Amino acid sequence: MTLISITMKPKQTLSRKTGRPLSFVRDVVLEKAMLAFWQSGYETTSISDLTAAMEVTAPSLYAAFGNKQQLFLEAMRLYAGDHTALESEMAGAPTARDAVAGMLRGAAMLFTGETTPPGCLLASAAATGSADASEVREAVAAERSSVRDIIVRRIEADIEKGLMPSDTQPAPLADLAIAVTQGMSVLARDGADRARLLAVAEAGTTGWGA
Amino acid sequence: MTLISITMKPKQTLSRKTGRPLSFVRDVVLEKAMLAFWQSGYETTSISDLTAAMEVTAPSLYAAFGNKQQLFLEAMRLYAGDHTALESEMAGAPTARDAVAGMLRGAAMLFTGETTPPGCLLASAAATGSADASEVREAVAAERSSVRDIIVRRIEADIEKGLMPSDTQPAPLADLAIAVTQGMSVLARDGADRARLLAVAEAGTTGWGA
DNA sequence: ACATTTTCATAGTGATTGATATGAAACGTA
DNA sequence: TACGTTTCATATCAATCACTATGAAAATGT
Repeated sequence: MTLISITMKPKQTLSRKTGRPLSFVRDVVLEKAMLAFWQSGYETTSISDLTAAMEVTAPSLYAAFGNKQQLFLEAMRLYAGDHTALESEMAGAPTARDAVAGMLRGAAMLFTGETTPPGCLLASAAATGSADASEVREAVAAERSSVRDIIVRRIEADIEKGLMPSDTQPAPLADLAIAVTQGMSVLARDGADRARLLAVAEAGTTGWGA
Repeated sequence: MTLISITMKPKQTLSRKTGRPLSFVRDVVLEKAMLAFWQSGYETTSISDLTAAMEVTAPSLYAAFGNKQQLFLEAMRLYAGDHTALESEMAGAPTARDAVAGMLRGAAMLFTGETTPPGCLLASAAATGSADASEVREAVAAERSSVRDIIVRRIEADIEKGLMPSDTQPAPLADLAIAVTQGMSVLARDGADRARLLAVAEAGTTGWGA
């Protein structure tokens, strides 16, 4: 019990006994950092940009989040959220195709939010960069791969249920779904509005017809 | 005649009369710069990286290409090439769908070249960045938009010829083609090999079937 | 040979990068 | 009130950023 809570909350458990209190709420400034990275990317968002966006001084930032890379990884996890949510949502769809269509529609909405930067943080924040940032790129790639695997399993479930031909190859369709999603981020970055992105999402599963 | 050649070749026309000769071939080092930007992105490739890759000192780089932004724009034009080539190639395909399928296959090949970095320079070099680089991002976006317009016109041509239903909307299909292309770049960056990308390209036009 | 022109390599510019040392300020506790 | 603890703001670190001033080197023209 106690062990678990200690393991899960290494810092800022309950309220500390002594010392000057934090002048900021950790989750609040983390979200601001996420928005900054979402807007300007990992390497191209400076610590100075972050401290301005978070309204937290550099020493406080480092004390609370370690360093820039750790801050980004936390921000990315906040952005990506829990994958079990996506998984259960896709499981609830009548078919794998509907599940992917729903995901694409959700991406279209997310990438054109009025209070968030355009596009997808995963697609734009670390699309490329210096050798120093390879760990961050790998973490982002792992996030994408995780989503892809969920789609693969959802398609396999349809095949087993006989809802799709038994010779259907799940991998290319899952890869396509990821590609369309990340490509929609590019379009959103280029200025495409919500209606245009929703049309792409629609075309992404209906395609070119027969 | 003379006027035209002067207009088209403002510098390095024929061979200069006097002065120490250039120690490098402009087109050669420009290609090396292109590969560096392709690998590491616009803002995240430093002048130091570029001089190392091009084997040209910083003063020579600035004398030959102006500044980093101008060098990138030249590198991007070298990468993107002439759009009339793409346009005529698509015109030669029997249908718009075949034309797009060919483009996607070409992208799959290009993004997994053995002597070039993975992915697409247009997709990864300026996916995001600081406010200072907005001009570069706009230039890249314009390049994408240009390709999209070519696809739109190719689809419209099919509609006029009666090869596609008259109520077909070209824009979403063209946007989808761009999205799949740029998304394939992400997959290539994540390590997808040529076969996997070709499978995505195939699925990009055949889709989920009926 | 000598002047002219252009590019070369060296060494540096001020500004910004990610990250900290330092001591005052703000809390609970004694 | 005094102490221990923690965070605060200020100022700064070495390294790197994009970029350039300077003078030697290498070509042609006379």
